[in-house]
Amino acid sequence: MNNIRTRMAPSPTGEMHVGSLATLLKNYAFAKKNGGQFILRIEDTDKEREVEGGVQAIQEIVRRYGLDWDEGPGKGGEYGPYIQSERLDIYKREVQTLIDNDKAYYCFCSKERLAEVKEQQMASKQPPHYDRHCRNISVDEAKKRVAAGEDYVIRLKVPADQEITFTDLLRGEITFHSNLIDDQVLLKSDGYPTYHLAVVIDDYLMKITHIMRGEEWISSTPKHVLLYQAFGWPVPVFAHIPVFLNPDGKGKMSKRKGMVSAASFLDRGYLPEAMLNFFMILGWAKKDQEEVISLEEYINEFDPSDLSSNSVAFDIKKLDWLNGVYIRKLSPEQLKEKITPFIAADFPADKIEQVLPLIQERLVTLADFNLLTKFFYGEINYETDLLLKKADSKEIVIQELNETITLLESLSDWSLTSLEEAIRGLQEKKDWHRGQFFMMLRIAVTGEKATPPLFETIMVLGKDLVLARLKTALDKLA
RNA sequence: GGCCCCAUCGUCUAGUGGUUAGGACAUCUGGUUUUCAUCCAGAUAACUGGGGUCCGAUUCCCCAUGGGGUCACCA
Repeated sequence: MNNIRTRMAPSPTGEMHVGSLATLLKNYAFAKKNGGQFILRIEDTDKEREVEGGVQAIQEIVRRYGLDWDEGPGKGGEYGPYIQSERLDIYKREVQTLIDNDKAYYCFCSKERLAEVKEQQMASKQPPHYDRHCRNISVDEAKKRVAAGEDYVIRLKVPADQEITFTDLLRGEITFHSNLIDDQVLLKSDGYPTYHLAVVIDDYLMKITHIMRGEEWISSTPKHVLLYQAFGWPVPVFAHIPVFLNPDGKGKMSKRKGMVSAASFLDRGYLPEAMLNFFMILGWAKKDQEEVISLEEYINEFDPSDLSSNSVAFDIKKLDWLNGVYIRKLSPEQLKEKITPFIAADFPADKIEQVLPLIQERLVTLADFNLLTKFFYGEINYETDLLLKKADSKEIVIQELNETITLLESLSDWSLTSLEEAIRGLQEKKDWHRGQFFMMLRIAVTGEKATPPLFETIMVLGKDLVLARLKTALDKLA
């Protein structure tokens, strides 16, 4: 097999969508599996929608997810430049050969006229279509008008009455009819290429062998095939990857229904490893059905033709589960490093290392840290009634609190074993109801019904804070 | 609406011309546990419908239905 080359070609028009990153992962894995190259190319041909810092942001997010590219911005490579706005002369040169070969033509229609034509077509219930008004203007005349300073675009001369068929790795042959395809604009009036022109030229010149992109590109593919044919270039292999649906399975995953940028998931405390793993198992299954998969295993086994051709719901619950799996796998050092950016600024630094093991298996995302640990410092608040839960009388609770305070005040060794021995001993000696007593203590000490193990928690809180809170509980009952 | 794509538990999937249709997440129930979480055990739950082909279709074909995508001088 010849050298496999894949690419991802995002536009710097905003934050990268999780779907784009999932597609990027597949391109990356397929290239790596075959010892080929994964290329990152920036498609910045829409200068109106481009956002500042966009090119940089793309590179940054790919790296934050732990991935990398072999050729592209910042890396160079044999087939550069890899930023389309730096390749304008290439597109002009190539489009000229199209004009010379009667595959493309100058069009002088104004946007106003185009809008009018469309409006009329809509009114008469015709499908909107460019009416090919300029298709038969001779090249000589066109050149005169260009020289006279008229605005123009270059359009593809789509042949009539042709079946256009291409092969999709997931779906097999797909056929479109050329009569349904517009004479696509190839070169815009500002001199920039459209996506359709640039993508074909670049994929050819960069020797891309496999085009894996979102399913939303299927209906554009016949235009690209036409272009390859017009240039006389071989058509690469296509694999159109199903889009992500909203978690409820309805509609393409969109900003309206939540955060969809690849960065936002990391910012909300999902681990890159968990995200990548999640992308792997959406629409694909490992041969042995295992769902916790390392990048290395994925690269070994992934093949685009095994991809499901269904659109898939972005199941946050499953992502949450995977994230928990990856968090639990972390060593204490790794956890501390990864969670530090999420820890509230006023959290007592000296307690972090003691607290982490208490909450590690309780974290769904790294950002849960503050919610799970807020009672380790600062004020706690709870309903007094909670102290009386399951208790026979208020007096018993008061007695329990008093005796616990006395016990802890005299406790010289504030270690886990000492605390457990003492408190458990007291409960057994007095024959207090276990569940009631420990829950009451938990509420008094943390203000929460669900916490890490009680003795560990008491130990980490420290003697002063624990005694103060027990006394506060007593006051609340008085 | 035109064109294109898709169709197995709620979700993501495995799978076969004859299977008790398997797994994971979610849900529910038990067990462990002073709570929660983890962990362990178990349960509920699917081949969209109708026609064919065939001795036999979830599997192959057609149609319907449903879902999705796309119809720019945006990518």
